[in-house]
Amino acid sequence: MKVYNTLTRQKEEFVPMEEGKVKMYVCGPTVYDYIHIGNARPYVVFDTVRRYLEYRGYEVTYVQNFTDVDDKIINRANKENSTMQEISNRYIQEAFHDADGLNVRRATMHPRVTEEMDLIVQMVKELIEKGFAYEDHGTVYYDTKKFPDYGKLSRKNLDELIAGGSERVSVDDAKKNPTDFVLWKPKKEGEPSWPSPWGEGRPGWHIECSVMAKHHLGDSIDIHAGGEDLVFPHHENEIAQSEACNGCQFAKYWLHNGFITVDNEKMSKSLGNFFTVRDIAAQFPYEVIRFFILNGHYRSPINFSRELMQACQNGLERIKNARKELDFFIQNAPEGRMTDEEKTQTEELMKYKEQFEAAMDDDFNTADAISVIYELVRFSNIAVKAQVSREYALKIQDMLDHLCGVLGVAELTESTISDEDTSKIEALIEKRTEAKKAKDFAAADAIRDELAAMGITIKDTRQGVQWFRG
RNA sequence: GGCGCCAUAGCCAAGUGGUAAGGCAAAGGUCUGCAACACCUCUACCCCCGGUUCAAAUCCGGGUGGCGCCUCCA
Repeated sequence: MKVYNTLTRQKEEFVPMEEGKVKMYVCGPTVYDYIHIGNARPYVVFDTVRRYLEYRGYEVTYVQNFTDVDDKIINRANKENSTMQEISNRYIQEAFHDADGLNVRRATMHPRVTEEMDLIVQMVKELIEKGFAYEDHGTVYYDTKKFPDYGKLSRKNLDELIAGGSERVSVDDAKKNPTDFVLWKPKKEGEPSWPSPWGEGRPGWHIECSVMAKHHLGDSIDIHAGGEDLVFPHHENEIAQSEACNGCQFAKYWLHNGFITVDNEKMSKSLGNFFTVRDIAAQFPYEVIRFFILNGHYRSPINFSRELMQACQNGLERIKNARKELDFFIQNAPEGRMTDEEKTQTEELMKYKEQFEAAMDDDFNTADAISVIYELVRFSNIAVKAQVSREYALKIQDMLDHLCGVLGVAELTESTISDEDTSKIEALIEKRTEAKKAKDFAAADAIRDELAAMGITIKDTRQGVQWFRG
């Protein structure tokens, strides 16, 4: 299994530190608003990475944080005459709502910054003691000159950063070097704060992740992931903090997802061209959003558009139709063993599994993996049409189940239709069948329309009339 | 200015040396009472120019176009 490691800029064979176990940390959102589609990408992508690792037999400990201390949250709270805690609690709940909709499984742990304050203070203290940080009037800075490897992830060096004429590099006279960054900042009037040896204050952004990763996963982790815009400075700074403090490699593999763009421009809060997941979910089912995200390779940019979403919805529908049809076929098929011919064809079925795994083994190539599912879908449709044996159909169903399950797409939901409605629907279908027999097509079509109005789709098959919601 | 990524059909998208997967859309056909679903058929001088090679979408050089990071961001 190969993964692309940003640290080495190469695909590498994946070998976890401890056999059979994977420790994984994914940077989570700052919770001051609904998550947008750009936030949804790492959610879905790394959830899929996790699912595949588990499919491959690894025991995965997956940590994704919530940043619940931040200027943006404070601003929002002030604007709404609320508190930081109230705002972050609200949007954490909303983020879970969206994540659930996107079929993103809960992480093993979802730590919050506010719950880690003691450990944050502790790590800052340690960095000062070890000579990697210094304090000035209640602000603690990380001394980037003290960490020789600074820039190894983003392939930047300090001189270039300084000479590059970046507007923000030198703002603060108290910094020893323009590239130094804040670990702890003093309290401002009216803002939440926590006690520390340097006075009341709150942590800088980067230190949080170093602390939460260490607390929940240990000094060294296998995979650290996030959006590619986090490579610099966030992840670079995390490495500087963690490796200086812990004295060992922080993360073995660094995975970064590409952006979602709109009109070929990065979608971002500052550009104001972003869509929240909630907005999109009002027009397309959540599962289409997930499918859309997995339709390309996770490192490539995806240009978001309504047309593309529609195309994805149609494609997903194709897969789901095949699954429904196969299920219906199996439910109504007589007991039957595989024929000899089918037994030889089982090998062909295994080929899909192998192709799927080869695609996913190659740096989680979900686009390729989905194309294998489409091929399996055609295989299944043909099998149903050919009225294969039940035993054989079950084998196809099992395969489809597994492959779709790894990606978390095209999963069939349990019918929520009551028994009362079910008998009503079946009565109508019976009436329609009678009408068709009597060649009263007008009546038959009227019943079909009536069912459609109830949200029921019907399909005429050789085994009778199949119906389902949606 | 520094660093980096990308360019494959109307659209999306795999493919990193052996002669272009898959999906959406469009078109024709089969099935159907008509539909829907499904199945079959059909759609590519791989951005341009050079080079290496028996062989290049793929490797090298040079263009052109687009994007990202360097500043809060997924």
